[in-house]
Amino acid sequence: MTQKSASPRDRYRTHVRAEIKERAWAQIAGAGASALSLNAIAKQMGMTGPALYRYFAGRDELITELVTDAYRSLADTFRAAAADGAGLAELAHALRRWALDDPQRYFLIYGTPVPGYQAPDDITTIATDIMATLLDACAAVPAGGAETALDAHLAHHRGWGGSRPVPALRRALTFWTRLHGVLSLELSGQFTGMDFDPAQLFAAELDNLLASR
Amino acid sequence: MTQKSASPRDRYRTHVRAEIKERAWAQIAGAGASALSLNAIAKQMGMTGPALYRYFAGRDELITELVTDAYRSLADTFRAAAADGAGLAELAHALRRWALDDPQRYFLIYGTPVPGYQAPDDITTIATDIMATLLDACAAVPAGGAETALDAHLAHHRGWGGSRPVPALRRALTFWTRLHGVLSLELSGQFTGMDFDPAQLFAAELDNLLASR
DNA sequence: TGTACATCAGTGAACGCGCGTTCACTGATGTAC
DNA sequence: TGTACATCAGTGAACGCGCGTTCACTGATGTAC
Repeated sequence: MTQKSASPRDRYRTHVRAEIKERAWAQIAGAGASALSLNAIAKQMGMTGPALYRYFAGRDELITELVTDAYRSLADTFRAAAADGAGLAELAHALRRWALDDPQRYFLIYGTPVPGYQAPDDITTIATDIMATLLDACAAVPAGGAETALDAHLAHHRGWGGSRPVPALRRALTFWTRLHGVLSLELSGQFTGMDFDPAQLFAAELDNLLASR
Repeated sequence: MTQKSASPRDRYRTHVRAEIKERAWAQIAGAGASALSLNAIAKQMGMTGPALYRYFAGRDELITELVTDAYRSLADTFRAAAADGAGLAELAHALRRWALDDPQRYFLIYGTPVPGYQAPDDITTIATDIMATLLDACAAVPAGGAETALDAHLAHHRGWGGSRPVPALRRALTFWTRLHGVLSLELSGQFTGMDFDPAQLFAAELDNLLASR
């Protein structure tokens, strides 16, 4: 180790990088990820376009980093919610809060895929982390009820989920798909015009999940 | 009526319009809706860019028409599935087939929204049609079980759904969100790496829906 | 059946735009002696 | 403390690209008499 880092220059660098990302997020929130423009960000910051290449190798690297940050943020949120020894209900509400906090960030992870885009390895790793937190929370609840057809199928296709019991796998999947179903339709405005409260629908789905084994 | 239409020129016109749309769909399937380019389509057809303005007022009109067609296609599919007197199960399978047939078309309707985009009125109308078909199928099944908290909420917020019984509303919503949850995660490749069969998960959710009142 | 005219599909040039990215450079900030 | 040098943030010009869109036009196809 030649240096203890945190020189003034380093701090400045870190700061500018952070500001670039902030503006990038603002742009995404405003017009979606495909509208992200390096030149526009630079202009906002009172710089010229090429200056950003001191901080990111290019547009692709910026986007990849934003996606990674999004995943990491959700993973942290999940871990924090689970760490309190709290259960599935807290996980669900944490997810909802996180999603409503920045819908486009949610869609950056769970939204319409760009055909042909392959996520880098570290993202896959973080995604697995998120799933693991969910799986653990599910495994903490004792299973009950008869074995379902899906259980039988999962028993033979468990390359994921580690050594956790099959009902935990099934419940985690169900948790995920059901909450995503409500959330994504809500965030994309599909309920607009129907005057019920999406939160009530979300709560109903959650209750249903908690009641079933 | 001055004319019986279907002159040779009219037929040619219709044909070219159709080909433009076809190529547009191919482009969307390949790289998402934001990648749609008039010039590229023209080039593929051996024409120059401006020629397309004989057929569409511009890029926006083309996209709007594609979106409208997507909605109409789903509405037709739904209506056809329901017309046979068949129930929710057939509706579900029709939806799944329609979605798998062209994932980007599904996402054009239910995917990540473009912030600030407001759908034209006729689209809203068709969306209501789709919902009506689903609602009718739900209303055809007699309700059972106790009134839920969601029922109570819906009873006070029923600007949509016409005069159908509240449990039908609840079941239609649940049908929609749950199947969308599985479908959208499957289509966006989120299950990749977990080696179970998404069709089994879909079937399990459907069974669950059919079993519950 | 033939001629005069109208319709309209498609061209090619042009406009203006913003994009990502490269490159040689200036000038300020930091480091080493 | 002062001088010589290295680092590196940011500039400005430039490249090449593809985009949507307009406009005046050519030439083929259809219609009317």
